[in-house]
Amino acid sequence: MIARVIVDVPSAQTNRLFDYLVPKEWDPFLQVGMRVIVPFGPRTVQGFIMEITSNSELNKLKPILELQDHEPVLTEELIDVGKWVAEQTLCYQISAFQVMLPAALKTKVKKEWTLKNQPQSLPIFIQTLFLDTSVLTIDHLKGLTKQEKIEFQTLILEGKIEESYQLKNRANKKMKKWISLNPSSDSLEGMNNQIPKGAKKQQLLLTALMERQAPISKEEILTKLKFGRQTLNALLDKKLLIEVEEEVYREAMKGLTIQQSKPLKLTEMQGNSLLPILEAIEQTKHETFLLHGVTGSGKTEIYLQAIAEVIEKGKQAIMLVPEISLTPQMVQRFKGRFGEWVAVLHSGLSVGEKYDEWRKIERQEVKVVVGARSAIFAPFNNIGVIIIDEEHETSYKQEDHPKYHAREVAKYRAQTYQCPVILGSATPSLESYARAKKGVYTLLKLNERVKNQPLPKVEMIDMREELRNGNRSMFSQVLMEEMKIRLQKKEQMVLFLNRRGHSTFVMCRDCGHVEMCEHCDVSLTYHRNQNRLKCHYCGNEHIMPNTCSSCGSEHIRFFGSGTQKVEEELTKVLPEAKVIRMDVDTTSKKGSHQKLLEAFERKEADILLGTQMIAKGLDFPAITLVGVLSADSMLHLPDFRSAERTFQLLEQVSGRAGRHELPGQVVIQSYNPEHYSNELVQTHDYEKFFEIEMGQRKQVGYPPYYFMVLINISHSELTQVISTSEKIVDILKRELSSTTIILGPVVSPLAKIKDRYRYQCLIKYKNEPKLMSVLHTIQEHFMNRINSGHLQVQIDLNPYTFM
DNA sequence: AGCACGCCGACT
DNA sequence: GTCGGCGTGCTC
Repeated sequence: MIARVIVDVPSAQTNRLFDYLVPKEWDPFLQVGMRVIVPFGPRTVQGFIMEITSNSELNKLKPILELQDHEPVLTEELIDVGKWVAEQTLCYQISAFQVMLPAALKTKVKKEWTLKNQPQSLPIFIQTLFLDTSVLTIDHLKGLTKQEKIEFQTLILEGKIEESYQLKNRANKKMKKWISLNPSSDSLEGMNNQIPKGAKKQQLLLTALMERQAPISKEEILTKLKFGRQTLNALLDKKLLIEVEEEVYREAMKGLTIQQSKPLKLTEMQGNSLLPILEAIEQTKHETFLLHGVTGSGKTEIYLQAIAEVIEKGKQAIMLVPEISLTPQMVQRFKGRFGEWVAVLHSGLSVGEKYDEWRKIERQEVKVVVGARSAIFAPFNNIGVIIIDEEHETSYKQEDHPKYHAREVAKYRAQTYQCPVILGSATPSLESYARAKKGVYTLLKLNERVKNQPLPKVEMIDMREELRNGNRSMFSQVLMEEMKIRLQKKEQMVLFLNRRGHSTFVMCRDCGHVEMCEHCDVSLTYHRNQNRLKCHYCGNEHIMPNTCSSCGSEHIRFFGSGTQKVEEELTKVLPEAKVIRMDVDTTSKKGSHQKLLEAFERKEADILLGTQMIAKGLDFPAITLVGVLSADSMLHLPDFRSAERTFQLLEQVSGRAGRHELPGQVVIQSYNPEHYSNELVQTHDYEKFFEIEMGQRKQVGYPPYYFMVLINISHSELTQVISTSEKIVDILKRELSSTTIILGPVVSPLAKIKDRYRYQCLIKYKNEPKLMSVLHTIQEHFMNRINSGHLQVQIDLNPYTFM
């Protein structure tokens, strides 16, 4: 029997199957999708079995060293998905499989060497190596000369040194030990006879267990019943008791208080939206729905009831939410409704916890998985619905390889299972809304909030006007007034700022010089608590200089303001206000996110100040004011989606206010209040925004009117980058059709990162049957480390970042 | 990716 | 004449 294996070596040349001999004794167990350890050249690596055959074209095959699973970790369906992802995103197959599985399943193989005989007869350098250890690792061999390495290899061949390998897993199953009576022993008297007369403790423990008549955990015996370890071991040694190990799951989201919830009565509008979804579930029909519902319109309840129907039918559901809104609040809603049938997957979990949640899914012990992007690969085998909440979120597209979009994977899997996909958002992406209008997706609308609360009133403040009136602070007069009123009335408010840290960059007021990173073409960011300047791209850092590095002037200043600075400012102007700050810096510790929100919920603070992460999913009744400090920070990025993102973000933030009895108000400060994305937030007019923005996209030929591909070329030498970029553009122009637009090559907006120069070119097309094959050719041709291997060509289909 | 092989410059 | 630089090629 021969297994065809894909090995864990991510490179162009190894992106194919390798044949291995299967040791006879494994023949009955071996299945496609299992993990194996195989010899690969001089190394030992992990791999996945892709095919099982009986013959190979090669005649000298190496055998598989180890079989790692009893059951395949990749189902046939997921293997198919993986191949599709690799094909669509131009990544290596192994990378596609790797992203589908929890990190805990990845094994690194370490070689080890031990002595077979007495060391006396061996060369001195070997004896030195074994002086303070009996096991050598690769680190010990680093210092050897070429000649010594050859000698070392010879000794291995001669059998004087033994070579072995050790498998390093990232995490393992957590086991719990259970103690019970040995069923093969007979009566109590018989057993008591085996215990020495004086051993009172052993007697007691045995009697206790007999009375209990059920297994007890080892932990409980030791801590609760307060028996000593030696008492227990004595009984185990006599085989009167037996020990059984059982896999236990680490408790993800421990300490959550779950409140049971029942399905709510739907409004007429909600009912009308749910109906076609239920029909699709009923008919096992693949259909993509776009659920467009204003903030607070009760989309989640629709998801919950659709999932309930799916579970009723004995099927499973995948629910994706953006990482940022995967809050305890969100998880509670699902656990409250579906209890133990919910698994949660998100980046906050440890490797072990993630593995445990994944195992529950793999064993089909749960019916629902709630998770961020990668949860789309949940190993369910009978999916009944896939839901993507906040569909417009760009975090559904993975930025590094494989550059997949969860929405596309969802549609692909849903096709296989013939089940519906629900995309939900208050501000759908233009792509999705356009498709819904064309009838590719089924559009479902929720125009009203559940309890008929009005959408919050939005006031747009022109900050230029404020400046003219002599207000140089970061709070406009209106916002100050409103904040003071809330403080008096003991209502809560949210202040939103789209930046972290203290300030964005450092500039000299005399010569205008901005402190830049010497490896990357970006300005350095000031971090106040360490008084350092950091590069957010390469991590390089310096101590904050006292004088300008260009002209020596002492007049250097920080520009732009981050959450930290706003907080300082707040304590000055509103000293009585209690503020909770939430940004990357204050929430980096595990669970701190939850703690801060709970504190805010308990009304321990008046103001919640934060970045992106507070824009979504928060639902606190007492919030009546939302302030957006600078609405324009995103508007001027070199990205055709900047208007769309601004509108989406402002609309989401506004949605945090007045979700319950108290009416909500929103104050947005802007230097560009007349821009349509700012203006239309005031009336919450998505339709109008869609129309205007579509007009813009049509005019300049951007998605959804065109599809795009971004090719990024980088190299440490500028001349190489330019010549390669030109070659690539030549190929594209020659091979692709005349209606396709090829822009560039041009310098990337980030011209240099980590000492590598970067160029890019952009393909815009409507219909290009040859696209994938041309891109594959380019990938293969230029990734084969021509030009001394320093060349990198990255291809991004449907890109979301252009830096 | 790694690791070995192999062909050229700078040293004992 | 040897050591080691890294360009090239292979891994079932």
